[in-house]
Amino acid sequence: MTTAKATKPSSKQKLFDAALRLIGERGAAGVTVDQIAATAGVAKGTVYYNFGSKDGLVEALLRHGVDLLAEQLRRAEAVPDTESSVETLVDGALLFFGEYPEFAQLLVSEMWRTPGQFHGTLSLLRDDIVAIVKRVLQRHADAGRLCGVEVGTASAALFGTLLVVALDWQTFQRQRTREEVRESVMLLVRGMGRGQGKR
Amino acid sequence: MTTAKATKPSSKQKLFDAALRLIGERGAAGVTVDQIAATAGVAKGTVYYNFGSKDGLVEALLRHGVDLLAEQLRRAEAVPDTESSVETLVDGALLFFGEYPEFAQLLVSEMWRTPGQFHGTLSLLRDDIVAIVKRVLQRHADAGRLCGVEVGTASAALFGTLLVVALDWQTFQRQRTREEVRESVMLLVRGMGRGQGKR
Amino acid sequence: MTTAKATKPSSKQKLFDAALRLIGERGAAGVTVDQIAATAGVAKGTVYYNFGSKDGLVEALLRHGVDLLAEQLRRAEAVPDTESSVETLVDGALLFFGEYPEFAQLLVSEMWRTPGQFHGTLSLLRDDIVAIVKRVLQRHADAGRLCGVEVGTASAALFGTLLVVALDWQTFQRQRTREEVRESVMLLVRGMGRGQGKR
Amino acid sequence: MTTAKATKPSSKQKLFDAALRLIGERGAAGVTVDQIAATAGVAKGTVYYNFGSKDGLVEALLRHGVDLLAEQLRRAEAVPDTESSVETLVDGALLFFGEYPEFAQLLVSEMWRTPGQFHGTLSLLRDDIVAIVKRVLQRHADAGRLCGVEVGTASAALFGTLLVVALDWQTFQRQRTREEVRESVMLLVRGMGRGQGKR
DNA sequence: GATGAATGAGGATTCATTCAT
DNA sequence: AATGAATGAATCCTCATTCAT
Repeated sequence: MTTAKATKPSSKQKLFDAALRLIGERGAAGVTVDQIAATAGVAKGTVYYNFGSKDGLVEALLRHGVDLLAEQLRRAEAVPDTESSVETLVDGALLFFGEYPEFAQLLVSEMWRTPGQFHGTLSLLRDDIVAIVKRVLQRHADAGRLCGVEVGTASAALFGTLLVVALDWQTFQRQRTREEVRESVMLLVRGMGRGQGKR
Repeated sequence: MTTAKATKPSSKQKLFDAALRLIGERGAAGVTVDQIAATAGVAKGTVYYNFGSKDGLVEALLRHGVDLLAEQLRRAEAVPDTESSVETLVDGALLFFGEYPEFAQLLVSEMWRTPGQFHGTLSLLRDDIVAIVKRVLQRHADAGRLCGVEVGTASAALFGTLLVVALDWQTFQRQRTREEVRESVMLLVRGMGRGQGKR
Repeated sequence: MTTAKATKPSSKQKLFDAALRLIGERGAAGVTVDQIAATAGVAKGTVYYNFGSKDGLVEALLRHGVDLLAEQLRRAEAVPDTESSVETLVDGALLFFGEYPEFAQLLVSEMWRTPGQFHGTLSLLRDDIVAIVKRVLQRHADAGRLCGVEVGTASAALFGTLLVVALDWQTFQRQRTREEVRESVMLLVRGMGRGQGKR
Repeated sequence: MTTAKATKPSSKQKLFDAALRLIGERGAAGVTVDQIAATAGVAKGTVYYNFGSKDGLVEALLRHGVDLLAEQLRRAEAVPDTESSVETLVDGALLFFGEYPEFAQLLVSEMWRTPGQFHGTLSLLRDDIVAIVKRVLQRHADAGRLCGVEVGTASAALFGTLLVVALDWQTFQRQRTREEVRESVMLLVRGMGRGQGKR
């Protein structure tokens, strides 16, 4: 979401930054192209020159953001120890959402909108992410640590929970450290692994 | 969200029902007042006569929905057994979100919008809900069942997770029964109560 | 414009008072029937019950106001002395506009609107007033005091000038007394009577 | 109010011309933005692009018109002979109002609306105009030609009278020449200068 | 590669009027 | 004689998009 180097940011990059902030705050439908262009410091026409349309910008933004998130999460797959790998996954997600809270806002407000205009794009992207989570949790399951819950279900739930926990952290409880938040989530994950006695 | 009796529903009630459905599906910004009025079977002016503005309608809707949810959740407070009371709480939330999935969508897409137009209203409403959850979980904590997590934090996390789980249930896994979903969540709750050291 | 006695004012009267104030301040088009009814302390339907329409109310108001003004001005006709009669006329107009400045505002903003909705009514009413002025000025002219100006022209000009002078008095220079203002106008009137040498 | 050269008039200019005509005829509240845009031959959005709102257009129009009027009146200040300078002032006002009778209608219907939306703007503009009139009349007063009237009062009255006389001329007596009308007004001005005792 | 004036379909809002009570 | 909930045509305003420069 930011340029890697200190080179003068391109129009595309400036628009990404501006759009991410504004759309995260007010929702895709609540932001005008004028506002995005003004915040980015470019002319309105530049949006159309670079992205073709407002929706084009939003979709590019979603794709770009999910790419970054996936990249971050994939690091967990490389961790050999099963428990540590889940922890790395959780930590990576929190790291990403902590750096780009607007992206979490964008995701959460579009993710469950049944016929939303970005639903198609989002479904694919969500599947990418959940697949990564699933691969990590599968090892957890193979180690017998996921009794009674189907891996796919658990992965989807974990991703959703990560999203809202990160948002709550950024919105209502900024004073907490990432380590604390990560431990809360791990508590839940470990709960899923407990032998489930009735009551 | 529906009239209690079989009396002819008032304009306000008809508008609530219509707005809840449409706004839940497409988001507040994605629905026009014309559409809401048409769906409710009243004239557009009636929206303004009764709610003053589109935003007024949305705010009234949020308040009304949260009232219903709170009413549902408060029943858990009356349950004497601690474990059962949490179960009643979880079940009540799922019952409510299962009946009004559109409301869950509305909540999730507006709840974490930092300077959003409904953020003020929603913050208050969220506090109401979290307070109820907190009172129930407090008893859990008093019983020594909530080791290592602060009650407020746990309550917020539980509410967020309930929201997301309910949405995932309604959006991607409708075939599951409420009992199954409730058990998954209880697994997490029990996990929070598992005694365990650092890491 | 007010009830003669201390009896409880009728709905009609309350509506007259409210309408006069609001329309004088904001213009006929700038005031809603709701506002008039609310200010009058009656229900909106009462306007339609009593006057048939908003325009009906405005026209009734114009007619009523002009009647009062005409009544006031006609007193000047009864004054025997020519000079005094003009003075009485001027004083009467200022007295009336001083008491009902809103009516002056209403008149001035509708009087010269070529195809205005009240232009028909206003033309007739204006003719009534100008006719009275004319009868008074005619005596002035007969006495040789109006050299070089046609009586009709002078009457129209005098009425218009009275209107704007009264408005300026009420709007920008309330500290002046009616006597002062009257004297300024009389100065002009006497000017019209001066033998007109070139330069 | 019209372009100085034969260059293609800008959107702003076309809107000024159209708005002046329509608003003068029917009042600011009686004209729709659609009508103004259609008359100007531009799209409705162009009004909002250039003036922000309907009120913005009206205010710009008032300012622009008053500028033109002030420019016209200031020429009288340059005339050395006192009597001639007043005559030039009167003639300039009549020339302007004769060319833009709609502007006179706009002024007269908004000028004395106490809390009107344009009252702030108009007060300032009125002061500009009256100040010019005052400077011209001051010389008249210095020459002992303004006995018994305060210059400020006389200036305000003269401006108001000019307005009304011009409107009456344009509305009810178009056959009269500007010279005739100017002479009638000068008669009044000379009247103000006539030495005379009380009553 | 970028601009920004202009557009016009679409959406929020107002308000005079109606009518059942 | 009076009311006020409901209406919908009319209006103001927004904003994604286009295009000439």
